[in-house]
Amino acid sequence: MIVEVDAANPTPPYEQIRTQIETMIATGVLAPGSHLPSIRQLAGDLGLAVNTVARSYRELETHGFVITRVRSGTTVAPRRPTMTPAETQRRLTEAAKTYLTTARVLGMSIDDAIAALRS
Amino acid sequence: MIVEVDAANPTPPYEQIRTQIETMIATGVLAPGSHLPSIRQLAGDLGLAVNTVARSYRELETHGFVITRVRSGTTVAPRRPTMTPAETQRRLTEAAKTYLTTARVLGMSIDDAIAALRS
Amino acid sequence: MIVEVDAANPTPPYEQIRTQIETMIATGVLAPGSHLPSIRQLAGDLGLAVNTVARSYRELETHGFVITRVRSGTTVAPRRPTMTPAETQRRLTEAAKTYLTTARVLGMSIDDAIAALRS
Amino acid sequence: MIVEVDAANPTPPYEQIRTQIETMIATGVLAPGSHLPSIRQLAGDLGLAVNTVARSYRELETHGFVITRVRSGTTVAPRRPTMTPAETQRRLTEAAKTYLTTARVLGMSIDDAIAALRS
DNA sequence: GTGGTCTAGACCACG
DNA sequence: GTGGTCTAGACCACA
Repeated sequence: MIVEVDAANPTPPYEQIRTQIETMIATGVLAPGSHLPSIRQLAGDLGLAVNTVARSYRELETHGFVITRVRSGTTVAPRRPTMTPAETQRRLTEAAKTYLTTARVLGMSIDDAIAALRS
Repeated sequence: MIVEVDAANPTPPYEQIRTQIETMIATGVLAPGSHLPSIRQLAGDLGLAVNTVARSYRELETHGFVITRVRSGTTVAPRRPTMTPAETQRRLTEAAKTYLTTARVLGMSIDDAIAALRS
Repeated sequence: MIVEVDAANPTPPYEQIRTQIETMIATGVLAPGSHLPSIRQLAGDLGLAVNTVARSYRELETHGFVITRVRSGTTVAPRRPTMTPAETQRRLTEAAKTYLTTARVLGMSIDDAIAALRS
Repeated sequence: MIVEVDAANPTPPYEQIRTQIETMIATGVLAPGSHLPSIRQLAGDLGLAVNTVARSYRELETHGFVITRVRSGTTVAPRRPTMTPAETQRRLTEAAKTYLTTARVLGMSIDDAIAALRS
């Protein structure tokens, strides 16, 4: 499993890790039941404090992406937790808004933005 | 001039402002010589402290994007190199990729993602 | 606001704090909108590390009990978040099971357990 | 003999076991001289490591609740002082209070709490 | 060796 | 002064 943390990125490391693993799970790169590296292993690889990685894993667990069993490690949850349709829609709308803002700042129209999505 | 600050975004407000204004200048949306809103005006609009916006403007000046003259306000510096169309496209593509990843994590199709943009 | 942490209790301090504050909010002892002591203040009073209290507050926020605004402190959320009826029921059942186990270990019947509730 | 271990409980398993057995002895549910299940038996039933249960038994012996003799197993020690009815009642009341608080946090009435007990 | 927790102290962004 | 984050290192419970 490949995770990369960019110290120059203003997003805190624990969020970079969380986001990357969430994406790998959502896209199927990490299959349900598969093992994540141990907290200490990943912390060592990335040159981060153990607590930092632990926080990422803890949040992944509270969001239902993984299951942590003390002393047996962390595995990908069998199936994605259900989110209410309203919440899903709210998040999608928020992401769409962020994307549109970027596009507008770049001087692009909404159609340019959509075209970029298709490619 | 439209600037938006997302408090939930881990990027600090002063950087969000700086980045957006830099981009508008680089893409030509803000022409050389045109006036930026006053620090107090923008701070009021965004619900931020004056200091926060002042920091954005100070950094914009340090980087040569704007010129601040006491009593005459802040204007866009003359002849900043414009961003190449290729660079603009690259940034749009990157933003589109980020958006699509989020949509996929939410279990949405590309068509859902496009529909969300239109609303 | 009075919070007490018992170091001899196997429940970790951050959970003791969280539970006590949740209860004060649920019972109305802490009114919506009222301020909680700052993280540093409470940590000092209890003789705990700042991070420990911060974790309690962070969990209170993710559970919807309080609202934290950076640089303006932590306040009690205006209204308790809605929990799905199924989840509420699940938690009640779990607590009932724990209670019944204790009663049984003490050699009491279910009727004794119910009688104790009424007093 | 019924022992239950809740993995979600922050109290470590070996303490949950010890406490439950101590209470059963103190309340007379387990009579002096009666046999406790073997360490391996109980560990198997609870899905725990043998070491975990062994630690509970070791502490029970240190505290004088049981006597362990090689090849004859573990038996309840003779003439442990029984818990007074007042103490038993006090513990039940305490557990009832804890349960009621949880129910109240969930927004349930005392009648809901009692109904949950019956199911 | 695994995750859980705590401490003590530091720097950052911001009002 | 407020919360957010990170580090470095420690001890615990357990398989």
